[in-house]
Amino acid sequence: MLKERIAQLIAQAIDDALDAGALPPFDPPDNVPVQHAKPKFGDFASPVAMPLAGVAHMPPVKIAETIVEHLGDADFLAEAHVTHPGFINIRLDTAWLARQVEAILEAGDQFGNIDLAGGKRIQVEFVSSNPNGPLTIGHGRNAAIGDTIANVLAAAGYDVQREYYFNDAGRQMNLFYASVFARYMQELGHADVEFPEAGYRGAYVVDLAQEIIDEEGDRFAGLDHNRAVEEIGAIALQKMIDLIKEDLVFMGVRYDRWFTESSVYENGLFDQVLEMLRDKGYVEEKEGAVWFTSTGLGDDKDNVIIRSNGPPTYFASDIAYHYDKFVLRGFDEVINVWGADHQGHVPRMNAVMRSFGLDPDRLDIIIYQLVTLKRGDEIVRLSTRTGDLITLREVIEEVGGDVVRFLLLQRSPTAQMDFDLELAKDTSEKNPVYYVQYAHARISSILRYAQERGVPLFDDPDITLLTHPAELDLIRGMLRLPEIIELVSAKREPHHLTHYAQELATTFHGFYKECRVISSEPGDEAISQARLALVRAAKIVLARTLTLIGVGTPEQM
RNA sequence: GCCCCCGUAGCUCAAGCGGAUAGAGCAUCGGCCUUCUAAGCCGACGGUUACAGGUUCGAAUCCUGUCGGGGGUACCA
Repeated sequence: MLKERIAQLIAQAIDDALDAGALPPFDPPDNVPVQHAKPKFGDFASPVAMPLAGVAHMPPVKIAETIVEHLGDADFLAEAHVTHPGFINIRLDTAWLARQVEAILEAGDQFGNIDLAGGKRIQVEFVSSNPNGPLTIGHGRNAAIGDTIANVLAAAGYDVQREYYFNDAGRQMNLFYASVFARYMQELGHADVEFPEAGYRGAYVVDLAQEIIDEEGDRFAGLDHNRAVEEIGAIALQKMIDLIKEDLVFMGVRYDRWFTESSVYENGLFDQVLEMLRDKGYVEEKEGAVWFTSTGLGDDKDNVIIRSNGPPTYFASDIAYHYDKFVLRGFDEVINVWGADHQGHVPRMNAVMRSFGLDPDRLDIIIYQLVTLKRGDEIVRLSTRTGDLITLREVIEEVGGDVVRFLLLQRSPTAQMDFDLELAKDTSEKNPVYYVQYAHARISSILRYAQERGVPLFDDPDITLLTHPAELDLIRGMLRLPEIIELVSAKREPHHLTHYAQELATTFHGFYKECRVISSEPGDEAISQARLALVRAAKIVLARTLTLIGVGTPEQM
């Protein structure tokens, strides 16, 4: 990557200057900071000299100048100069820049790939909502973050697996089943059937009950209550799983594996892991319950694994599940994408990792802040358990899948965000996602136009004709994609990608305004050919970016 | 009470390891279509980075405190 090459060049210059005695002896910095510079300063800048002023007992400008004097040659380097208070500014060689178009065309849809991980196996587990209701906008944010991170990690050289964990066991599910059964009976006219306290009151439960009546009739009404709840529950569960899988298709998300919580109880894994923890001394019985003694493992409290009245907690299966991920399946690293309402769960998962004798850093839990769905000033409540909710699918149908996905990815995971339906629909016309897609469509249009006009495509256009500032800016922009992929991979913050997409689109629109590609002027054939190559490269980079974000790459709008 | 995230332009939000004059979009106002898509381009307006201290050559960024918003703190998930 370009930035790294510049950092290396400067690091080498510091070493050489030290060897030559041009700088007083000091330990060279471990890594040389290099940043993009404002255009008036050049392409890149490094403030490396400034913190050295103290150790070298020299003014930073003087240090920077000495470093520049010892800077070696590089094909990309045109000029390096020092500005106050001690920045080293680097300007790229424009002919080198122009030649990068060929490199992009050659890489094709692989452009942007980097090798950050050398094929390390990583799992991204995301959404994993309980199968007791449709997905909401909050799950949408989870899906967008998880899927895009998975896309980017794959581009960064990880072997990525996407997984969904269905919490199909436990108390909440039983409550859900009982709620469906109650609605089922009520819909059949048994008004006297009691609805569970704190049951699932959403209208979709009534629809679900009605659907079961349509398909199965009233045959559960005569059964023993527990058996009826169990049988209806099984049907309801399957329907909810199917519903969620469909919702995810609407979001454009694809999974490699669906994992069920119930499986760790059925195949004995839970018992096995519990036994192992008992042997290691991390399990204790007190107050009639079975506890995980995480206090000794960095957590500030112990946690119940098996309740005093018998059933295991959600945490119990999570222990077994993570054992499965790390020990049985051997992932090098696992990412869990969780809403802020699960943040309290993080310390105990770290304790679980330690209890397995594993480095907690191998488990990266991304906590994203909650989404408030709004319609204008009105807040739309999203509780699955109590009342009305607007589903993710309804939001997608209302404002469009690409819009939902892009908007959800525009904010950093740490930012609380409002999703205003009115605004999302209102601004649909000039939505940022359309702005970016429009750039892609414009390129497609140029290429179509060239074809219709019978413009031949040269195999070997003279790419060095690309010297216009707008042309070079476009190339500079395209070369940033690998950096963005590195940034998103390292920080697990996908919003950098949507911001980059907008910037690249802006740069393209600027180029489009400034530079005519298919020229009818005689003598313009050569520049037209060079620009056609540039435009084809831009299409590759825009398409790659949009695909990583998970939105469409339209040929026309 | 304690723990986590956040507070930046009228609104929604950016700002890679602490770096140069804090940036976009929307909104408002003013320009630009005889040629590849005007869903576009150019310009203007807009800031005590919640507040008060501190560390540093340098702070939106790090530390302490105050205020405000969200989340957690269950034998819920």
